[in-house]
Parts: sequence; structure tokens; C-alpha cells
Amino acid sequence: MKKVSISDIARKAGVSVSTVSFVMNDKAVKMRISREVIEKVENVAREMGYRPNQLARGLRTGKTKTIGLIVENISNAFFATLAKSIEDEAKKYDYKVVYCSTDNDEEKARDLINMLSQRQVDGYIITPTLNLGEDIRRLQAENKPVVLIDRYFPQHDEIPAVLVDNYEGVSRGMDYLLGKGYRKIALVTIETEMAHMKDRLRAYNDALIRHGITADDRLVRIVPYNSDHEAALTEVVKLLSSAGTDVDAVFFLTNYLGVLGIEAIKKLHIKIPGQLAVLCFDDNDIFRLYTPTISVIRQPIEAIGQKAMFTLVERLRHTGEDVNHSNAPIRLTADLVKRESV
Amino acid sequence: MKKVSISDIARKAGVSVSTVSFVMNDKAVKMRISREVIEKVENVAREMGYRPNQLARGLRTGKTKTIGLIVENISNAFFATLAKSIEDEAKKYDYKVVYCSTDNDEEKARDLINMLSQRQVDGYIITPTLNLGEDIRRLQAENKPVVLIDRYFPQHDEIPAVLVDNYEGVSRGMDYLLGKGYRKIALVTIETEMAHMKDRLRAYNDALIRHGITADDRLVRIVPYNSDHEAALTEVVKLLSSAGTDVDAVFFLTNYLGVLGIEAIKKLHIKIPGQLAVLCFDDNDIFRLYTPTISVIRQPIEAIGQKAMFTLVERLRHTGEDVNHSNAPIRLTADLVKRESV
DNA sequence: AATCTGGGCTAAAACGTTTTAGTTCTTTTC
DNA sequence: GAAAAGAACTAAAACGTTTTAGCCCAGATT
Repeated sequence: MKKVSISDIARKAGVSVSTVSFVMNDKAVKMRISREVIEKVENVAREMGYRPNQLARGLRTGKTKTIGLIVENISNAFFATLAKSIEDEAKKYDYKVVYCSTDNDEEKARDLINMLSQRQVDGYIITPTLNLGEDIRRLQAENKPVVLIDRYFPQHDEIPAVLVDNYEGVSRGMDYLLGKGYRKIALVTIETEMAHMKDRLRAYNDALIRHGITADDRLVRIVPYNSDHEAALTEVVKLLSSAGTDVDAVFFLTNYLGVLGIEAIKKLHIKIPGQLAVLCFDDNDIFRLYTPTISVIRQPIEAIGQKAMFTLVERLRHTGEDVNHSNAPIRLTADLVKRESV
Repeated sequence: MKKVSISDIARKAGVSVSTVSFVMNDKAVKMRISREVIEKVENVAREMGYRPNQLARGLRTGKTKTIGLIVENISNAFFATLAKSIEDEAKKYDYKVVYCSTDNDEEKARDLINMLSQRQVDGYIITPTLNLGEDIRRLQAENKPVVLIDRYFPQHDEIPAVLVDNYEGVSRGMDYLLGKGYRKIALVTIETEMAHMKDRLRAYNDALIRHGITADDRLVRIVPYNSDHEAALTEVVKLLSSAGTDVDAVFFLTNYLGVLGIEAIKKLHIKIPGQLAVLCFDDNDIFRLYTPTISVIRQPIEAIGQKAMFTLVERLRHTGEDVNHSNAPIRLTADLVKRESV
């Protein structure tokens, strides 16, 4: 059984292909097709189970009503939630989302952009990796709008971005810890040149300065991006082994690192918050359920997704036109969720 | 800047469109295109940054090299991992995956199938909802292969399926609990008519019978599918409030229910495994990190993804041909992971 | 000298839509 | 009663590919 095309319907209904097309696209009235013909066509189409071929449609119109979403890793809770929120939001604007993971690999990201570009998506929402600026500029040059999420390129201010205010979030966390009297605050972050992580790190250092504390290199662990689980765990265990004496609090700068930290803390049988206060940037089910519950700086994931989609749709609407959109990164504020670990 | 098409290249290289197409598809040798022309075309294509338009290609060839993956909810750990594994596997066969979530809603699932069908995906991997059999038959009638995962339709044995051996998995878990001496084993499951959950429930009851224990209705909680988090939590809290006396163990039949259970247990300050032994079907990061760690029946997620993809590709290769594939559901065995909670 | 062979290409149709510019009637207008 | 206007449609081009059938020429064969 082959698929029914518009011309199958035309034949069966005894009208032309164009007429069928008009009826199917609600242009029948504008094109002055008579009541009877409209009904006739609609009936035949329904009977035959017609579904427009989107490839053909996209080829002809140049619009696929599809947007490409590139995240770091779809199986990570943060990105999975973000993806879901973007998908739901997209549906409101009648767009479909296709998503893929870069695993933070520059080359893979490039391949994905190519792949999506070949499939003619109308626009992109991208969690960029390093050095992706040029590739993204190319998309823009082809009139395909792009919105960055979670990260941004300070040097490319012509690419709009929606992200959490990382500096403010970490500052807020640090003020909380410092306000509670902790002074030997360890930091666990991930190795990367990307601006969003640099902002977080800067906020940590600035907070220490603000409170007149000299930073201690030995309290900062930068885990290499591609280190395996075991190696990373060992690093964190080493850092936290002096909990209670040289370290009285720890701030994990990502969700994943926090989970890793929990594992280390569990292994070391450290008492929280007695020996060690724990704070993590970005929430996770585990933090809510662990005993004790872990305080976090919570990113407004839904809002990021919605705002990103909104920004994209705005540009999608005016493709080609030379509208003056403001491209300053949109920064949403993160909340401090106080739980038992501090 | 517009996208470059094959005819832009043809013009610039001073050859015909067909020649360019042959070169781009490695058919140049077969078509006896000369060395020089091949090189010329390749150079021009590279310079101009040509990327074939997959819509046009798909329209012409009828193949999009894309498969549709429909899961219940992509932000659930189980499905996220499954999706990742299928995506990775698909890449090996040079297929791209587009995925979407049904939220277990029959109508939404139908919409998604339509949407994917309109986008002309070559094949489907589907976590079906109830009553989707007919829609799937229609896909098959259009020569689009379908493989079910995680669930299946016993009454539709012409639709291949890859899933865990649910009956065996739960039996194994029950034997473990019963072997440890637990007798008042509560069960928390989800309300559904789908066969995979019925199999799990049946395994529970059969195990009790096998051990000469009379089933007690009050020990079984069937939470309605669309109950909100709070309502479901209350249900489980009620069930477990008599832990230590009327209940000595609890078996959660899904990942999500297990997490919910942890929340309830935390709320009730129940001692595990002292007052209550806990076992869950399907693993989750939380179970590994919770104190105490929670024992689980672990599904071989990667293997399910790989096997499903393999099965699909096999059929994709022989579309149209009337090959005699065996369509008995492929059942993979689940492992018992012993942790501290039993 | 006519025919055949093969090498090296190209023309054109086709895939399923959308959309512009008609065409053919019928009715209105002056 | 001729021209204009309108109503109800249709023909055909275009989107960017792939692929079949064929063209043209050079050299080989009869």
C-alpha cells in the first residue's frame, strides 16, 4: 500500500492538483473554490487517509517547521529537562524539535550542525562547545537564526544567548556559605575555557576577596573534562579527605560534579553538615532525596527553555528582514534552595 | 548568502547537473567520468561549501536515512539512556534518530506517529501506549518497519518487539526476597493494561503461590497513571506506614515508583533494611547513592537499544521483500543487583 | 565506407508540494 | 450589445535531487 499523494486525491475527486492543495491549506476560500468542491475534496482526502509529505512541502517552501536542538548530553538530567521544556514550548508555536548530543566534542558538534543544516531545519538552539563561533556565524549568514543556551561567546555578541546568571548565582551561594561562617570553602569545577564556567569561578574568587579571605589553590579542584568516572572520583576523594580540618565546606559547580561529590562523601563517611557543608550549582533528584538533603543553586530550567524558544521564534518570524534585535545575553537569576547540607 | 545547490556547482565547473550528482555520490567511476572532471567537480564543491539538501534527496529516493524513536518520556532516566544507546547504535548504520515523548498518552502517540510519517522516516522504534496496534499495522502496511521496545502487544505477533524478560526479572527478585525470609512483601505498581506490567504483576503473584503464601490485596498498591506526584506519594506513604509490622519488604515495579518510594520512606523515617527491605525494578543513580544503597533488578538498557536497532536495520534492508522474519518478542534477561536494602 | 563499440558525458523525467499566472465561463455595467 | 468584472477553477513552473536513457565522438571492425 503506497502513500496517497495530492494527485491521487485530485484524480479521485475529479479536480486539479492545485485545487486540492488550496483546500488542504485552507486557502480554498481565498481562491474562490466552491462549497461543494471543498467538501468533495475534504471527503476524498479523509477517506484515503491523506497526509502531506513534509519533505516535498519543505523543498517547495523552504520551511520545515523544525528546529534543531543541540545539547551536551541528553541523558543528563539538566539537559533532558531543558529539552523537554523546549519541545513543549516549540509545540505552542507549531514547531517540531529534533535533538542531539555533542558529548562536548567540538568535531561532533560541527557534524551535528551539518547534519541539521542538510535536513534544512529552520533554526537552531545550541549549547555550544568551544570554537563553535565560526560555524554558528555561517548558519546566521545562511539566514538561519541561532540561539545559544546555557553558554555563550563573549566575543561573538551577534549571537543571542539565554542563560542563567552564573556570576550572580555563585555569588549568592558563596555569600550564603560565608554568612554561615564557613571559611575554608573548597571548589570543584570542570576544566573548560568556556565563559559560563569562568564566570562561576570568578564569582567564587571575588566572593573570597570581598570577605577578605585569601584564596587557597589547594582548595580548588578542576577535573579534566574527559576524565573517566573513577579518576574524577579519586580527585574529589583526595580533596575532601581533610574535611573537618582543612576544609569546612564544598561548592560543586555542576550537577554532575555534585553527584560525584556525594559518592565521594559517602565513601569517606563524612558527616554533613557537621564536618562539611555542601552546596551544588544546579539541582538534581538525588539532592532532594539524599540524607541529609543537599542545598543547591537552582537554575530556572523551564524559563531558560521558554525564553530561548521565544527568542528564536521572534527571529524566525523576521528572517531576511534586517531587524535590530538586541543580542545581549539574556541572564535569568538562579535561586538558592536551602536544604539540610549547609 | 544562499545555500549552494548542485546546479550552482555544475555551472561553475562547466559540467552538467548529472555529472555533479554522480561525483558526489561516488558513482563517477561507474559512470565513466574522467579523472580530471571528477577532481574539478570535487574542488568546486569543496570551495563552495556544498551540502546536499536531504529533503530533495529524500523526496527523490524515498529514503531519509532517519528513524523515528517514540518513548514514553525522554526526561526519565531509563528512556534517556535507552535513547542515547539507540542513537549511538543508529550512527553505526548511518541512520539519524529523531525522538519524541508520548507521556503515555494514546492520542499524543498517534499524533507523533503521524508527524514522523509525514516527515518520511524510514522506520520506527516505539514504546507503545495502549491501543496503538492498529496505527502500527498501518505503518507496516506502508512498508515502514516498526520495532517495539520495552512493551509489546501479545495479540499482535506480527510486530517485532525487544524487551526485558519481565516475568523472569520479577520472579528473580521475589525469589531473592523470599529466600531472605521476607513474607509480607508489598508491591507498588502502576495502573495499566499493558502486557509488560501484567507480566510483572503475574510474576509477583506466582512467586507467592510457589512459596505457599496467600496473596494479600492490602499489600498491593496500583497507582493511577496520571495521578500527580503528591497523590501518588500519599498512597505509598499509606502503604508503608505499617512497615515493620504488617509489611516487611516492598517491591517497586518501576524506576519512577522506586524514587517515589524513597521519598515516602524518608518521610516516614523507616529503617532499611531493618524495618523494611526494598527492591526496585530498573536501576537509577539515586539507588546507587542512597544510604543504604537500594537493590534492584537491572534492565540491560544498552542491549535493548542495540538489539532493537539491529532488528530494525535488518528489516530496513529488506523492505518490500517478503522475508520471513521471526517476530516472537526478543526477551533479554535482567540482572539482580544486590545492594544494602535487602 | 559503413557499422559497431565504448568512453565520456548530458537531457530530462520524476519525487510531492506550493503558487503564480492564466483560462473559461457567467454576470454585471453602461 | 460590447466591454468589464468576477467566479471557479487549472496549467505549469519551481524547489534540489537521482537516475534512466541517450547523444556524440573516436577508434576498431568488417
